[in-house]
Amino acid sequence: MKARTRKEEIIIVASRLFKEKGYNAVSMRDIALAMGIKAASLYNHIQGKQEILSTLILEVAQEFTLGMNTVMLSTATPTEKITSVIELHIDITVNYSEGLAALNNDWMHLENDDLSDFVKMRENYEENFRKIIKEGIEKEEIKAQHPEVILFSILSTLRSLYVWYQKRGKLDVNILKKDMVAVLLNGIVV
Amino acid sequence: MKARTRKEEIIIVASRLFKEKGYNAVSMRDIALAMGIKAASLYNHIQGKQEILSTLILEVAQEFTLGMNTVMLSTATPTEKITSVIELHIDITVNYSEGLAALNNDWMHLENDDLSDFVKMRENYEENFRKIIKEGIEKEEIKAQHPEVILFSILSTLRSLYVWYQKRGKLDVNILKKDMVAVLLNGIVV
DNA sequence: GAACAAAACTAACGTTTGTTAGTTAGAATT
DNA sequence: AATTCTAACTAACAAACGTTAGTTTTGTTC
Repeated sequence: MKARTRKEEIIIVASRLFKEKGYNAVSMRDIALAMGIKAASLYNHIQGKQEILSTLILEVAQEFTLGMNTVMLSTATPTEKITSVIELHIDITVNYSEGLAALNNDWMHLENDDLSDFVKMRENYEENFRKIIKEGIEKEEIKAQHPEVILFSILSTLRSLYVWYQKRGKLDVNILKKDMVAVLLNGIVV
Repeated sequence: MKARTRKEEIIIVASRLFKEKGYNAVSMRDIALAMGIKAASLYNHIQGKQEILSTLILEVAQEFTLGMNTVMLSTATPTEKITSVIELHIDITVNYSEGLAALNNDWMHLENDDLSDFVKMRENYEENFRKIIKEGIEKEEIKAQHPEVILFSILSTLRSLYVWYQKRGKLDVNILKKDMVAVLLNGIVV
């Protein structure tokens, strides 16, 4: 994500700080300092601290919703759909790594409609994923294990990816996709 | 974890609040209110807010270190060792769910020696896990995939378990262990 | 060069924060 | 009965918080 306006610059700088210390541990003065200006000057561009958080999170959340809807509308097999979802997560991780951190760690600090909208989107996303897995079990593509364990296992790996992706110096996205799909679908034992 | 002293009561109440809102979003007055006393009264039992956090986190961290050391000293095969580590995580999740939340989300708010001790323990833990996986690949028990992808995949699933465990009303621990091991080792496709 | 808008500034506001000091009520110990 | 201990209290602190108001600087357009 590149900054096209001053407002976007602020959001990008803030997201970097949020990622390191969390929303509540970052003050408006911290953000201003990182921008090289005074805290009051931020208010020429944004309405408040909350706006930074909600802009950041809801942008990424919509990206997920959009991607999942596309997958659900396709005629692919359940296994192919799961593969698509894994790839979707990796693409978003690469492009919105800071926003993802806020989404994962600070969503509970959203307020009012932003909070309830987010929670709804999240529940909807999980419900769609659950449908894919259950369909896979019915069609005997997926092992008849507890679907919740499968859902949770894949989803929590994908959600943590942002932490790990740039710690291990930016590997090739296509190789990462291939490896992740292999590990998550086929396991690790020979 | 049961409260045996007033200090432990405070730590338990605080950990519950930390889990919901994060360390920085919980004030000493919040903790005091949840205890039914005034904020200043907390200081008869604890040294400060930091002490709550470090007690909470380092207790759990030591539990992990201890468990991992036991696994490393055993003569089990790599696959068996991975199974033991998975079971270790599940046991700790069940017994220290609130502390785990703080460990996962608020470790960066530790200070001084507590912070560096924690980071060292964490690195050490990951390094041991990495050794097990590499040994498994050498002995051809584990697929010769990127070991980092395998490590990350399993570890992030296990680390997120605390979020999910009590949302899905407390299932039987032994069944959970069996299912998790199956999914993480053998994958999900038929 | 006057007029304008954008984006910075200084100064201050009312709250909330973690914490300290000193005090008090009740229970346990001598 | 006197003393000590435990655990609560009130009051207050300096610092940090998000935010507002009003002003000055900077760069662009007539």
